[in-house]
Amino acid sequence: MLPMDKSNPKGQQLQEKVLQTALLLFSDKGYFNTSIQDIKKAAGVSTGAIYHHFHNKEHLAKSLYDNLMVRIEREMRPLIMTETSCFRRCKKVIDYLFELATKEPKLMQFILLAKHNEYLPDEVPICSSTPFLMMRRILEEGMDAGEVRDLEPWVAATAMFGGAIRMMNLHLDGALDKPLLEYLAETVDCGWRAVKAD
Amino acid sequence: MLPMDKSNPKGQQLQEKVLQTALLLFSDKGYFNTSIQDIKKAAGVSTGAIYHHFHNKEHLAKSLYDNLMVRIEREMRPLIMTETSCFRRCKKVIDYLFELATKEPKLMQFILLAKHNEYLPDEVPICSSTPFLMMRRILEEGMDAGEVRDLEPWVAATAMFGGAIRMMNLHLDGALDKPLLEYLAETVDCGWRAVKAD
DNA sequence: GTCTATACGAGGATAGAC
DNA sequence: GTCTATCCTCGTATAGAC
Repeated sequence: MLPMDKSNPKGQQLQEKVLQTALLLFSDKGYFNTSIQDIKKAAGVSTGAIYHHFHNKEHLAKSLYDNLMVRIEREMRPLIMTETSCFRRCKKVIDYLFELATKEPKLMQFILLAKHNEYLPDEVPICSSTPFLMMRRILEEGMDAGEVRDLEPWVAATAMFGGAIRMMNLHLDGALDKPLLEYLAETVDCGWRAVKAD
Repeated sequence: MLPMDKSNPKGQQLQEKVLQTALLLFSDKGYFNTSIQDIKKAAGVSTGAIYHHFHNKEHLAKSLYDNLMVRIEREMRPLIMTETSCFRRCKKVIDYLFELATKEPKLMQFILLAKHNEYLPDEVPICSSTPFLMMRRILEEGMDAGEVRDLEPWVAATAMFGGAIRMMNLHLDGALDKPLLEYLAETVDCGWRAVKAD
């Protein structure tokens, strides 16, 4: 669940280390192929410490997931707020996602490719998480402003961002031969053509 | 692996039953949350029979995966062959996928949402599987024919089909309040606008 | 708070009868 | 080919010392 004692610097450092390691291993091998033993060894801490801070494996995963989602949300929000046009908001978001997928592929892999509901039963599906709802919201506001043609909100959102998301999948699967960022401009352009008012 | 004795009708029937059950349970609970016990009980067969036909759990999953991919490929190919224009090919494919996701959601869930490489280590990533390569091929031919503007092939493919794929994800996650097929026309239109030559 | 040692159960896989 | 019974490993989680 949540870190227990934020005032203890040593404990917090240990938690940080465990979370980092967990992200690495979960992304590489998957949740179920990663044992507490693995995390313990890779992080250089003891079983007891892990269970003390995270209660059990599921809570550890949830803690990691929540941390990452909160971070992405916190970083995405100002990008959107500082722009006024729908197009520029969309562009900013895809810029951000591509950069994140490039600089922290493990993080993006965990977020995008993980079937969280397999081990986090009461987690909302990823598509209903705040970042995805924010994307939909951007498009709805674009429709209100007349920048985007009249579409079902979900269709508009997936048309604008679906290509970008799949490009990140391809990147993470190693299917692309050039760096992801080289596809950025075309990807944004395609998404926008799909939804822009004519 | 592959079914062992195709000549035995009883054995084939059992295999079919096991595969059906496995698809159901893997889609619902995930591979790792489904034990051989679960499959055995739900399919009404014995442990021995399962291991006799599929060798082990991993091979069972691989057998299932291969079966489904071959089927999709076999059903997609004629749809493409009978059309000549790129647009109509794309439309046919998305029509087909949406219908499949509607009629056989478990199947689509297994194909789209499963992280196959977590339990099928030497399987190619889903994006490199034949159906996905076929989609890319359609767009490349569309470019050659001048129907599609000049784009990176992967960008074109994800722009055309990425929205549709995400709509299926939303559908499978229960995020849509209308039947998937009601979003079909808009989805195809958006994808095409993204890539069509102007 | 952190460690080691250990209990405990689950589930994959096998043996051997029919 | 199919069944039941059983083995055995592995991994989660706990107990209890420091």
